[in-house]
Amino acid sequence: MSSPTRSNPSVTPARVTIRDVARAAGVSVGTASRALNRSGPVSEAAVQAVERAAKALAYAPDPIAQSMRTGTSGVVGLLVSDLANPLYARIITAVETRLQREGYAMVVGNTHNSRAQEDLMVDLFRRRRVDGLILGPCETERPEYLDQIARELPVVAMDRDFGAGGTGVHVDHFRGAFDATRYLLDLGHTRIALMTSDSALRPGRERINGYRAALEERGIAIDNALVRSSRSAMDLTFSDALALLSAKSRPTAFICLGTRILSGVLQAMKQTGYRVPQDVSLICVGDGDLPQLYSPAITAVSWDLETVGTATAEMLLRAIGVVSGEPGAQTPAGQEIRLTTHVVMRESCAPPPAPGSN
Amino acid sequence: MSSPTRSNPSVTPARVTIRDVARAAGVSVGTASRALNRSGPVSEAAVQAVERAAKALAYAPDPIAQSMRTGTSGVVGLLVSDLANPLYARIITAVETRLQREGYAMVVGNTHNSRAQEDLMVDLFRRRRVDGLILGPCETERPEYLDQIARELPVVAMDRDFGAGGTGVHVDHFRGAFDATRYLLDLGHTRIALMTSDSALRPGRERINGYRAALEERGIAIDNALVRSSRSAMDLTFSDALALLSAKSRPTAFICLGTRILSGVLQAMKQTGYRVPQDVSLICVGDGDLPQLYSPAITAVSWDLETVGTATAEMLLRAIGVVSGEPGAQTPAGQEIRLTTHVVMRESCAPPPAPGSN
DNA sequence: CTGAAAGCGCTTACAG
DNA sequence: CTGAAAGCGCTTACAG
Repeated sequence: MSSPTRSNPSVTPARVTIRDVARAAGVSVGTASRALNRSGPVSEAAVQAVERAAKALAYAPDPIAQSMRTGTSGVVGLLVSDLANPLYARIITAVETRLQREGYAMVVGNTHNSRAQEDLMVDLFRRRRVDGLILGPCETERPEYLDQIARELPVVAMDRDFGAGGTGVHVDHFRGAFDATRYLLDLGHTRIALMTSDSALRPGRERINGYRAALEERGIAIDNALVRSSRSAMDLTFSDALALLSAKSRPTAFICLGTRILSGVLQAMKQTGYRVPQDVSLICVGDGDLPQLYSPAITAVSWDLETVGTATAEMLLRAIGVVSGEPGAQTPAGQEIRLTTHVVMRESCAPPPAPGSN
Repeated sequence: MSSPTRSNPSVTPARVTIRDVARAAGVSVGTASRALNRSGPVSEAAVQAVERAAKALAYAPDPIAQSMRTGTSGVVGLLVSDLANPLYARIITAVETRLQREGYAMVVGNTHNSRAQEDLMVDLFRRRRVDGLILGPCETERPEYLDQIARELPVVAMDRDFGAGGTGVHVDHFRGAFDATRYLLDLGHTRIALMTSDSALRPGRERINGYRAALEERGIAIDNALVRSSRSAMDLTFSDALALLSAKSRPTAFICLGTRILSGVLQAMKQTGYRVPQDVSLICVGDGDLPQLYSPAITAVSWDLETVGTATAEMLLRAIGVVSGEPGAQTPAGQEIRLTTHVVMRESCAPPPAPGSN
């Protein structure tokens, strides 16, 4: 009853270890371990005793010690260019939820779209022995880099290219841009501006391809002045949009990547006095509050962020070997999940103004 | 030159350990460790040799092993109710950036506003030996819970109450709501609706208090029907707003917490045909894309999310003992940082319509 | 200043 | 089926 030792300097209650459990159960630590994990042979009696003791002592294994021994960590790393991007934020939430269900923790990092930063973080994560990595687009595609990492630990690419045998989930941005462009073409537009993210990255590149394909399908020549891709902030897209709108042969429609770019374009519209959709039609790629609530509501190319996150997490867990596929399903080393987009029609698109009405 | 052993089953290159470094430098591991960390006495010669060897071998210490020994992990845990909340997302980014500069990793978790979930995650994090915890609001305030955790490891509260000796950063929501309300009062409004989050949590509670104080200052009786607080989704705020707008004595102004609630109110406005700001004035608490870009742009109560994140990270680092305060500054155990808000005036507020004009 | 040794808490061959 | 022991890679008293 009287405290046997007062040497404990911290307030932290002494950790109960597997040694304590073993002692309480009257077995050796080895047996305790085997009983707890049901690894190796143990008698039912031992299992009972150990489990009772563990419960009584509220024993919880030390993940660090387990890592030390097994080389795994129960932690997964996720790297995106911008944690605050609402699209990523929602995907991340879904990833976390799925991982947590499996007892995995998620450590996140921001690459700020810098390759150097990415390298650094990947290295950091690797040293921390993450059991797997989820990598979003960053600075430039380099499938061979992913391949190289993938040789050492499970990696799943998120909207990003990977080499042979790689694993990842891709949103069909080609189709999204294609459909959006075709929709505008069907309304009669021929001068359609496309403002997207860095064309060096998969999402931007695919979108440009989809846009081109739709125009080509109709035999409309592509005016490169109408295609703006950059990875810079809103300011640039604002001035870009302003420049486009002020040109003598202005576009009658815009396809904007994300709410930030949509913001810039809307500002430019405000400034120039053009109205949506009478003067200019607008489509936002990637849905969100702004397109939904704006007046008029903005037509958007949308895809299921929840699914992106869940699928990504699931692929990684499978690659790690925690969950297996559907019973009987094959789980090839490399795998790709392709998610479709759809156009959510709202009020921001209309036929182009009559030629003279400008 | 010929590979001495081909027993290595994995593709992973053999880890270089401190033992390898010690051998290469011709010293013992103990000395190598002391040299690497400059802990304990070492000769300059030893330091040189060890550092050269470490560099040559590209040695990187194993954080897991270090954790094992030291009980620290170099990881910090962060828990919020919703990772996808754009306000949190931006704060989190700032936290991550600051932590990373100090070599700390950040593991994140979603509580979905559930106390049980929070307990579970805190426990999980603690077992993973996080060096510190950042806790956002969750379900209900319970300062004694924070206190209890704080006895075992550094905790900083983010917009959340803590007990005596606790540490945290608080946004001055009282002031924000007070200022917003007073602004509307000055315009002539007397029937002002307040739609905020769960009043059991600090931010909601403080806002309600600020709102009340501003009305009381003017001697205006508080109509509780105008104060709606809930922690549910947009649907409820939509129908709430709809109900309020349809009442015979409808509010002439709304103060909305966050873009989600603003969304709901805007939808209700659309449905009822009321215009902003001619029929109804609107203030959004918490700035973002939607209030900024909406037409008309929505007046917002804003605060610096970057600063919230950076300050929070900094407090935690200080509590952990990684960074010290300004040279010479005292670093008391408990500390609070209070951040002010400001009203960003835009186009969504005007005097209330004349009595007969409804 | 240095080295040999203990030990953090686990898991896993290895004998019995 | 079980226990004793080694060892994951470090750090840190403890002798020398």
